[in-house]
Amino acid sequence: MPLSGNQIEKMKVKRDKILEQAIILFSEHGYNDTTISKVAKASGISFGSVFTYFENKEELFHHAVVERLKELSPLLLDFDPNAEDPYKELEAMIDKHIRLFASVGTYLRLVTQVIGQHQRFERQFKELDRFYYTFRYKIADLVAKGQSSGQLRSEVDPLTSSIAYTSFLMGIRLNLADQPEHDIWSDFAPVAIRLFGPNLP
Amino acid sequence: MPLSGNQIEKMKVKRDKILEQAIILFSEHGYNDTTISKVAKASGISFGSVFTYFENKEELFHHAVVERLKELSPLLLDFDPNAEDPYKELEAMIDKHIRLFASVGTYLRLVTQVIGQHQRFERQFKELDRFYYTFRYKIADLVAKGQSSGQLRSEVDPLTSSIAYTSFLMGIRLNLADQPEHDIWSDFAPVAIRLFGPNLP
Amino acid sequence: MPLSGNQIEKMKVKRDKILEQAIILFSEHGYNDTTISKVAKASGISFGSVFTYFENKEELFHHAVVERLKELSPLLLDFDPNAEDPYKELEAMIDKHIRLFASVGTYLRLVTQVIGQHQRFERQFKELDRFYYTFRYKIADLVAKGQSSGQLRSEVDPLTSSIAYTSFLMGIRLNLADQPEHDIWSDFAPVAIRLFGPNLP
Amino acid sequence: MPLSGNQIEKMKVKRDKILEQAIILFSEHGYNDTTISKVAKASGISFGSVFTYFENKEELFHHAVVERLKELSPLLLDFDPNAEDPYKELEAMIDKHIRLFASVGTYLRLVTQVIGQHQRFERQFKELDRFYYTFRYKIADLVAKGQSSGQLRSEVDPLTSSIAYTSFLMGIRLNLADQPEHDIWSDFAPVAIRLFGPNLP
DNA sequence: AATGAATGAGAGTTCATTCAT
DNA sequence: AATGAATGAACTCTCATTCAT
Repeated sequence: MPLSGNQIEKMKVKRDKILEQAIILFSEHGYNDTTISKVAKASGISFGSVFTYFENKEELFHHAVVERLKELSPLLLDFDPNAEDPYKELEAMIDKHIRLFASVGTYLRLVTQVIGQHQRFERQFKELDRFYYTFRYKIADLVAKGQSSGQLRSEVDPLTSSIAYTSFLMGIRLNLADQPEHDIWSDFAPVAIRLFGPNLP
Repeated sequence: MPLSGNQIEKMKVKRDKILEQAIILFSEHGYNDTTISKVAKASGISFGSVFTYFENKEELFHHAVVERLKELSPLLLDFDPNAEDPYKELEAMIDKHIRLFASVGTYLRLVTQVIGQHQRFERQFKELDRFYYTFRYKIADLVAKGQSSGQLRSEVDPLTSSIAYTSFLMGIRLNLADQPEHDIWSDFAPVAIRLFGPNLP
Repeated sequence: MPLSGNQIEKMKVKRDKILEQAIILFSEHGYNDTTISKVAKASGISFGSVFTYFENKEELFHHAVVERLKELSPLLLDFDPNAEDPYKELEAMIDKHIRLFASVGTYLRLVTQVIGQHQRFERQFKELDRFYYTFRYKIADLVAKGQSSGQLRSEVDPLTSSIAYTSFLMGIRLNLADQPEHDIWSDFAPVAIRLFGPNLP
Repeated sequence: MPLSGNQIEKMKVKRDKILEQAIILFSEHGYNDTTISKVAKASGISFGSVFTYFENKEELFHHAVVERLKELSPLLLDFDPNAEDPYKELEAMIDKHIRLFASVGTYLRLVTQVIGQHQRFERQFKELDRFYYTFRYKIADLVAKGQSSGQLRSEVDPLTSSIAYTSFLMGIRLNLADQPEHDIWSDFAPVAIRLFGPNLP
């Protein structure tokens, strides 16, 4: 007798709940200080049940890192590298990114841990790195377009600009880690655009 | 019987050795996965001896974070906020910072951990934050000078520029965590200066 | 609604399948390393269903030990202690036993476990011991007959001979545990008869 | 500062105590039902200390099996396959073996487990098997000598006799597992000699 | 001061069993 | 009857810390 649709739905909800709590706890206390028992308690289930949904702690961590990435990546990649007006597209992109980074602080602390200890979290790091590859090259494309059109200065390589920009985003996120998610973020949009060397009037 | 000068010297050397290895191990494997035993082995002493020099693991971690900070902070603060030519001073500062950040990658991964989990490492975070307060305001002062002199554009608040710059430095460091310490870093100096909004000819 | 004959038949088949797999797994991996889940998988059913047929793991083990014993005991006791020609009967018996022991290796490893840990498997051990009592005395009777008739030497007590013989059978089985079930076994028939002290011409 | 001789002595005593209790518990309750905690309690030390002496449970079990074997093997091999009077030597050997098997019942139950589950305890089984190889061939040599001298009948291969004999010993040990170690054993010496086919007057 | 044996709290994980579907 | 999600007791093992030598 297979599980009913209702059952499956309930399980999906439970799984999401665990993952959500896992992201919070992993990001706040780190991998080792987040015990399965704490995740279970936070999720309102018995600790044995966590193992029904995730084979082991490693796997839980992996899914916490990777599944959220899958959700976020289309949002981060939501800009057109071949836009008619590259500068305007860049401004819009920065605006979106800053809003997004401001809102997913908890998850990004998790990302920070993975990057900071990439040898230990090799598997997770690879997934992040794969996305990051796509991300930085897509931005670089847009920058190149802006340089060709004369909207951006050309003395810096587009890829270097792109890396600088993404680093800046992560740096801000790290820096404001303890700040509540608020307006401060919007102050940084006009600074971010400077990284790309706009040709000002 | 008081310790001879020679004895004291020997102990200082040993203590430094432990701290040095602790920084490496804590930054590579994180707090929990760095055991006292591993630090002792890396330092060439018995694990029991670590407790002769540091009361407990927490304390060892604390000193690993704080003592190196004490060494680095004068280097990071080595610029004159009242310089005659603020723009030139800024360029020189950026150059120094980038060289420095490129060379202390291991330590900065430790810093990243503390910042990323500031609730957990509250005590260490406070020390870092105290320095960071001084650091960002000193930079902001120099930026304000540059704005007054007309060398820098004024549409962004000096403190915001300062925070953006320091975030950028940390972001680059995180981003290039897996890179050997090399020339890539120097590529970012011309990008960094952009953050301050230079009035270009 | 009572179960149909067909249903009952199906269940019997399923129960036998479980028992068969349980014997294999228990004998190969021991009690603790044989999980209900593994037995279920080997039997092609869900692990929950095992509990439909056997109250708990202990009970499953018990039936695995005892039910096969019930099948085997008439075969082991298939000789006539009052045979006209006791020596010939003994030879025939040994032949049967050796063939049988050669063919039920898996089950006998289970028996070995129960005997080897009789305190732990007290209940199962008692069942085996009850059979063994009958078994050894029946053999002893035949030996006594052979001694009276002068076919066997009399310096050893018939019961001692009987115990020696049954021990020998188990010992061989244990010894050849890793051997495939083959001809080696038949080599031991002429040795076995020696245990009874035949009066050779 | 290295450990003093006294310290080392104390540790050796403690290690032996653990091993002794481990043999008892493993043989009575089996591998899985013998917890490290029980071994520690029986040995009068803290549970953590077991790991000071044995890397893990597997290792403890291994040493329990192997170290005792090392002690026993010279005793079991203490006969001369080239003796002047092979039959007499055989009788003396049987006598020694039977006394020995009677006295090391606990250990032999451990051996039984290893043999009975040789796949699981592969490493231990190999060690036992290596000894057994030497053992059975040395006996076979003595038997061959006895056959040449005409003291033993020749219709059975010496090696087969040897295997039969060693199997018999283990079988008796298994059979009398629940018996206190007493005289019953001596009854089996005259039966054992029969296995070798003595040419009786 | 230096060593490392001793300790036990606490972690991850397994699995028999229950029970709702 | 059949399924498999839920539970938590019990296990192995790690490691910071203490302390006798």
